[in-house]
Amino acid sequence: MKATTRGIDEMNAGVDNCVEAGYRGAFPVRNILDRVGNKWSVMAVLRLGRRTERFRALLRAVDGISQRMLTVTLRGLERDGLVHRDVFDTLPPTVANSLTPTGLSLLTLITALADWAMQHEAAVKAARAEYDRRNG
Amino acid sequence: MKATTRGIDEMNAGVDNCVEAGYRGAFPVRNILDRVGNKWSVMAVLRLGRRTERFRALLRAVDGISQRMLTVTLRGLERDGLVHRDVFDTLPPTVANSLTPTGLSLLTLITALADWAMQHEAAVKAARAEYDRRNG
DNA sequence: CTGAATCCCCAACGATACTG
DNA sequence: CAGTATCGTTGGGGATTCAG
Repeated sequence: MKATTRGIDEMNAGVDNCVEAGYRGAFPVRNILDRVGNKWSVMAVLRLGRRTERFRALLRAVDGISQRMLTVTLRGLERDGLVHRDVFDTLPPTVANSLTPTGLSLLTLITALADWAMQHEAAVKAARAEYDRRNG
Repeated sequence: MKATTRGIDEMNAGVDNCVEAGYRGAFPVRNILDRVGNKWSVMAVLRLGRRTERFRALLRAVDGISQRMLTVTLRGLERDGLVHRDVFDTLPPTVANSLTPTGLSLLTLITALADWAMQHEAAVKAARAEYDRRNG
């Protein structure tokens, strides 16, 4: 097997990491979560959940992402079957990125997570401040 | 401020990273997701969702985690107000770790995510294999 | 039992420059 | 416009050791 992205391939290696908390072989859990944990994956999926978008448009939409990271992120999502790339052989090239059905189903959860984050932002911030005050 | 874990403190620094995809100031989103993306946070929350547990028990339950990482993980979760530590001044020391109400509300989403992961494990694996076959 | 401190590695990420 | 190549940084995480 060729090392597409070293770290990701590694993910397929370790079949340990279970918590047997009802999630025996939690390996797939961590596996997916690693993708969610990526700095940009969630942002990209969130954006593609609104509309199919071209590379350049995504680059502008996802504030702060570099060209390289957008490429890498999309590749990863595509590899996992979450994003579909439609390449039109025009000049200049056109690529339409959209969520697959699987990607759409994940979007629901990611959206819920994002909503949770916004709803609890204040609470978390307060907790952190409090914690930092108490300790050093 | 004391550097608990350098990276985590940094999370508080960058107030950029928004996608304006309906999530303006997606900073809190990434902020939370960084925690979810941690290798062990989810496993710990999942486990604590089942029962209050002591450090040593958690260490055994979350397969593969090191002592250091469990400490760091719990500190992070505690700082964010997701986990509550109850210290009993016994000998030897006893510490009860449990989810706070906030932690419990997150547990719901995390559980959903874990379920999603298990349900789509096959599909994702297949997608990866297919992708790797097509490309090199 | 709980946990802090040290050392070290490497995968993720970023900046930049180049190509079809 | 979309994508690749290269290189440097860095912080998450593991192993180990020491301490209360």
